[in-house]
Amino acid sequence: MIRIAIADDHYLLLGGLKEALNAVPDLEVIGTAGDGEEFVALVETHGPDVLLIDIEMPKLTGIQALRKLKNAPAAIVMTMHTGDDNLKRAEAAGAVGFLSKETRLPDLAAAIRAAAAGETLIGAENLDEILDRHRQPVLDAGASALTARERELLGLLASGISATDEIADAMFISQKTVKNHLASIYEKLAIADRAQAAVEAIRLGLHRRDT
Amino acid sequence: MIRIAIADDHYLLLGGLKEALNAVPDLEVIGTAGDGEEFVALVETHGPDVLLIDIEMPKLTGIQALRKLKNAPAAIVMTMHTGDDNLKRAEAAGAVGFLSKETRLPDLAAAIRAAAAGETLIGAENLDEILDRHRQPVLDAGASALTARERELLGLLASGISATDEIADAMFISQKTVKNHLASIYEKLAIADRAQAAVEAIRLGLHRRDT
DNA sequence: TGGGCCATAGGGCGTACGACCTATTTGCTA
DNA sequence: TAGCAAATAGGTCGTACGCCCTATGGCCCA
Repeated sequence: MIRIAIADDHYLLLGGLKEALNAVPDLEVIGTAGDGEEFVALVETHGPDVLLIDIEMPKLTGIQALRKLKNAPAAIVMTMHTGDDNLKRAEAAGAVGFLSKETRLPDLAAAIRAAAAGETLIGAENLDEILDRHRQPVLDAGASALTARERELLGLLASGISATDEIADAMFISQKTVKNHLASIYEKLAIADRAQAAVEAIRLGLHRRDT
Repeated sequence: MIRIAIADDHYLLLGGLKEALNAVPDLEVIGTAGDGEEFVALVETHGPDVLLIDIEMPKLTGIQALRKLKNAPAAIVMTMHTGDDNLKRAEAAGAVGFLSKETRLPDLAAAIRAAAAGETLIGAENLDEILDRHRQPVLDAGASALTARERELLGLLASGISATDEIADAMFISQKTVKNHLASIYEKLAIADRAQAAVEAIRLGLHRRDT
């Protein structure tokens, strides 16, 4: 589990980003801050693995906050305006990554994993290769062991299809096979019943929230 | 359920905002767009109830996109830079709300509800009063009818405590009372078993994801 | 060609689950 | 003060659920 701290004075982005990153199985947002001073305190208190920092912030800019942190963990600087001077200043302050806020979530997640693994993204000419390498390398411990059919069944559970006969109809298999798949899921995820399976399914992002 | 369309070229905000708003029980993001043209098509196809529009966008700015829409639903304009001329242009284009991206999620949700209810936020001198009036006025149909103890039980379910005896121990009540509460929950939420209850509990935000 | 994994399916068994009904105590409020 | 809702608890009943075991056909790969 990679522990992340976010600094941004745009609360919509802050709250949303937190939700989105927490929905990624191996990422966890341990705290957020709306200005530089708050952020420095947050990082020193909780010791996250990776920092996500917006440049434009009140009190202390992201760059200043980063400079202020001794032994700072890997930091990724985000900005609205990807000017060249911003990049250079971020690099000088010790950032290992520099992203536009137009970046998409999977790329951000990959960048965070890369940063947590100690890789430097700024100035890397093989950036795509690095990101690809960190693109969901592992899901959860047991989740990666799930077969396609098992994931499909979990998807149904997460969308509220819980009765054996309904699942069987939806998957065009017998009720017996549904139970077999469930038993296999229980073992792999170390859980005991459908309710827990539903919780796990949602946590693993196996639900389709858009139809 | 208020159906929302979002336009923003910053994908981090777009994805995050979508996650955050979908987590609000009475709100549903039915589509997102990264530029003005895409957005116009999205709105005309899906007919959302409320529009969330960023001003700064490629191809068509938010203002231009809004002008282009005939019979546009209630529109809230968001921006990074709350300049006075931006506000006036948004108003002229037919927006009913104008928010900085520093707005916090509960305020945004209230503004969306107000807009969906046909209220105009721009230029309203009693803005706070309007927002307060729409601050979670209703949860879900049945969800607001849930009692404190029922919510507590759902919280346990959402965190993976699903067996009757475990719930009973955690809540310091008999197994019988657990079943009574569950039966009451099933009726109020129109569901049938613990697995569906777990799904609903998570959707209603009754789980504590930060310990 | 054999072994392994997956998807499919069936049977039997014990029990936890959900449905329906009743009942007591507490606390608010009309 | 009477009434009502919430929280607590008990009983019965039928069945869906989870567990264990066996089995077959398809596929891949060593």
